[in-house]
Amino acid sequence: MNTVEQMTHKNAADQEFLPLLRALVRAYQAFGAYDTAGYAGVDLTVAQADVIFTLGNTDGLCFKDIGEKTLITKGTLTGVIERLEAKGLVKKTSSATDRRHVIVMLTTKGRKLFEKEFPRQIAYLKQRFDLLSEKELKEAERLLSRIQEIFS
Amino acid sequence: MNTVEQMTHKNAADQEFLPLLRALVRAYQAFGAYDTAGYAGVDLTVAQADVIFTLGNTDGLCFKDIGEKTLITKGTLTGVIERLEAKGLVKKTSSATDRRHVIVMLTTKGRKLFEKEFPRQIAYLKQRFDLLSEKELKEAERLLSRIQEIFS
DNA sequence: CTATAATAGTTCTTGTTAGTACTATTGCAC
DNA sequence: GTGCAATAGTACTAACAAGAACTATTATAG
Repeated sequence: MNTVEQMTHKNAADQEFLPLLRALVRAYQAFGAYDTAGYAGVDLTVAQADVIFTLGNTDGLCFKDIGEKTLITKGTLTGVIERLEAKGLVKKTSSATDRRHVIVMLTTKGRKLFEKEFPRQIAYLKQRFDLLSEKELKEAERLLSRIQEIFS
Repeated sequence: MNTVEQMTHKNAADQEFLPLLRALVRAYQAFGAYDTAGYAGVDLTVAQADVIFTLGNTDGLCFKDIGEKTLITKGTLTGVIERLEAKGLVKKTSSATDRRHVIVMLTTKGRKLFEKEFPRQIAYLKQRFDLLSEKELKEAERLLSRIQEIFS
């Protein structure tokens, strides 16, 4: 048989790709929960830590660059940076060459936090990623790139 | 050599697993953007559609069950259901047997929306997932389950 | 039967997210 | 060099998200 089947509300849930879709959502969610738990003792959200880690080992970046690296849109970034500024972890200065640019850089306190917490969080994540074989790691990376590609 | 290396803020960014981490985030984000775009003409958010699709083909579910299937936590779910109720797509009734339970079910309008939009969105997603080979689909599903597993 | 624990849902807070409209500044066409 | 398009960031809105405190109801231990 194998005739072309009409999609209806009764058979739509039987599509072959749905288990993959669920696996993607659940994998992302499980990773996110583990990542978030890593910041429990640090008073940082994942987005805030992402910005701190992006600014680490740099001399400051503008909003646009930070947004591109962290995948945080500019409207959101304003608030995230505001809260980091309130915590005394970053400071903002305006660029001398282009006054539209605001340069964000770590304060001394922010740099110390980065130097301590970045390696700690990476080591914390590594504990789990090390459970994957080299082959699984590379193959998962390849297939996730494929998934990104088909949806872009 | 291959000595055990101390993790510092200078070498932490060189970990082998970081490309996989980025691929996971980007794949999820690309899928999410495509999924969201599918609801452009329907006046539904992804979370709202998720609830409608979960209630479709059932006689109503309580908050707890809906939350478990959609992975929406109960505090968030209250608001999502409120907005669906305001749109006239679902109605709430309290259970006769256990008055702690609130049963949520589709209205006629909600059911009609489900019967039209669920197959449409599934077909819309299928367009892209069909770009994966059978082998890629199964292997990606397996590896994402592995990733979920190592973080659970 | 009664005290207490467990469960279901709501409410509230903080923060993220996407998107739109807005201001300021800069670059470019002419 | 003026006018206009492009760019950078802010302000604002609606919605989602996780978690804690709270109310109401039900189950259970003794």
